[in-house]
Amino acid sequence: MAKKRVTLADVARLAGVSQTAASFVLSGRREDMRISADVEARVLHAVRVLDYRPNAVSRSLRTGTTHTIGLVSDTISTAPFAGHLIWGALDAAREHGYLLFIAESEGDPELEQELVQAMVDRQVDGIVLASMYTRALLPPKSLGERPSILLNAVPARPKPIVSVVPDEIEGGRTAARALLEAGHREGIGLIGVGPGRTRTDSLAAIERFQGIEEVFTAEGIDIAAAVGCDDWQPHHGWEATHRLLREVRELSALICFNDRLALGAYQALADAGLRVPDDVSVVSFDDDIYATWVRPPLTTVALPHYELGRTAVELLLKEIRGERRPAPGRYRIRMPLRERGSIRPRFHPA
Amino acid sequence: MAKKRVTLADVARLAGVSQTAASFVLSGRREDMRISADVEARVLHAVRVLDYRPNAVSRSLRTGTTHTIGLVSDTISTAPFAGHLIWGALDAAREHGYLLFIAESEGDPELEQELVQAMVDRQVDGIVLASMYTRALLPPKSLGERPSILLNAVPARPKPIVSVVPDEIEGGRTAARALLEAGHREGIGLIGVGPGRTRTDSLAAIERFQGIEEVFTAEGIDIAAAVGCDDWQPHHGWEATHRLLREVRELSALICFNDRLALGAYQALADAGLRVPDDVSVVSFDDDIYATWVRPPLTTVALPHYELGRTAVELLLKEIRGERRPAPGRYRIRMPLRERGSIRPRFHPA
DNA sequence: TTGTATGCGTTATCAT
DNA sequence: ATGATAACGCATACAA
Repeated sequence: MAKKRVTLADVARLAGVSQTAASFVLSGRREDMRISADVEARVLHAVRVLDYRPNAVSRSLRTGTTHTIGLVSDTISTAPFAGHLIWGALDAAREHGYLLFIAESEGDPELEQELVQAMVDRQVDGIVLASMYTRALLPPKSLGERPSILLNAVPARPKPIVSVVPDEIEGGRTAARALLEAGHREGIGLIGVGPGRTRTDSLAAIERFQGIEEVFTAEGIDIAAAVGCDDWQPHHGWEATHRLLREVRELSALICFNDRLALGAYQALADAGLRVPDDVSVVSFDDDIYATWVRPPLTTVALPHYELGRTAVELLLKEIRGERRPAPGRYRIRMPLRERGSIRPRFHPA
Repeated sequence: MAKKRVTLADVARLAGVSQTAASFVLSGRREDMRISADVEARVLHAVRVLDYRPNAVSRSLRTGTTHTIGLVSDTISTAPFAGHLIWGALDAAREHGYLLFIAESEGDPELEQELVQAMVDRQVDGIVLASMYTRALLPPKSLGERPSILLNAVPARPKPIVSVVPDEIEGGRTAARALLEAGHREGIGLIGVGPGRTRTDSLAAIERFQGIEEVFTAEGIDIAAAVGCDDWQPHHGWEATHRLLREVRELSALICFNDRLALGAYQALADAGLRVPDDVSVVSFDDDIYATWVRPPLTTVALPHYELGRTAVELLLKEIRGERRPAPGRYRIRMPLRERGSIRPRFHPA
């Protein structure tokens, strides 16, 4: 348990060489330094015998680099898909030999600042500031002290920083096109965004709507009705759908602004004796895990969480290494359509 | 951007005192060392002026402690509730001024060993080895080099190590009692564990069953039928329930071994024209997020993820600090019953 | 009460 | 080709 630490000096001693020689062998630079093959072998042998592992802390103090990245997020617990964001970041980091400090600010700016500071104190090479739902935020000032990047967020005030976000506008277009290609041109309803209640801090709401509207307008299609929601939980979807049903005589298709709303919508449609997709087609956003569990399985425009996390870390690493530093601005990640069973083709008489 | 690092020496210089004095002031030990109030004030002032922050790497090299804990888990991405495990761990760590390295082994023992090693190299003060579903595992050998703890897992071979696990046996009892107290004594079915197919690597399966059986046996109640499942996803629950319905004439209550199975069971019961809870009561395990979304909301025995994570870190910190080192063995965390709407009281004629 | 000197484990410079 | 030696930033035993 209290095993004595073995240091480079121990290795050198056992190998009968200078510590310098041992160091060079281990950093693989024996070519430059013209270390004899014999010495190299003795060092390598000693390393194996002693089971030597370099002390990264000491190395960091000397080199000024920790091979460590800090990731602080507002929430990682309540979002079921949050794991995939982290996963992508973790994978990318590991592939480059980096480890991740992870922390959660719970949306508290003060705590966020504190956590970023704790990471900076530990000399992380860079920082990822992440949000679980896409939004604008004010980066804490400590961010400036290290290379850093915004993940699933954009700076509230213009700043020369890299942001990685889902391409929500194109995602909106994708949802609209999915309906269009199935022949839906009338009786299209929206729930999640509409007159009155709209979550204005959510970029997703704004940009998804923008994409949807753009496609429909270009085709001369009118949205039959749209109902906003205070929040995007299943019961909001249920209420909104019931309201929608009162406004629209012949609902043919329904765009839900996320899968949770869609879950409530499924229920409300069933209440009204409407079948999905035979009577009403449904398309949604996010690709939450339960999208495959409901019946029929939900066709949805996926939030590319894994890719977001991975891309953020890769861009950050580029900046850290100084090779081809990425230009500040938004990097938009494509939102793929997951075609499942909730859209039914609808043919019109010629 | 390339701001020059400010060191303790800078602070001492500006304050016009020795580095030692500055150091003592900052470690708050000026009482012991009888540093003058004047010196203290000058140091504190210099710290503020220079915006000095101690270099944790350097401090670690000197003190041998990093205030850092490593958490490596087999999966954190595919389990929707995984976040809560992490959350509890994160909270406990932060409260004590520790930061967490987090990594994911994807169930690959080689990678797991590698990640643990990477953390040990960085001189973490302790390691949490976590699993997302409760199981037995072989701790990688590098674990022995640091204080460490198993989270949601137990050692496959007896080892003097602390394990934090849900109290699945008591959880099983809780589920059984919930049914009992609602008056269910006949027509009780089980899905998830049964003759033939059972996931034997899952402690949850074994212990939940053990608890259930214990309670029913004590009451002289026979389980009407049990159907095992290869895995515990919704469609397995759907199939199992259909099979069960063929075996049992009058199904009165159904115990599902997790919420996903229950989801499938809901569907299958609906297919058979059975209503929950009017015709069949359902009780389940885990308390996944969607347990509140289904109709009726699911009564379920919760997996205490937050508490698990928090407890693991707290015990580990006790060990690290050497104060009252926790005894090796299993620490069982209570699984609370979340009473919702899927159990209906059933009254028997006296 | 305050200052000087040393060591933590590496890396890297400079003579040899 | 190899071996002293300094330096990274901090904490602390010891001297003053």
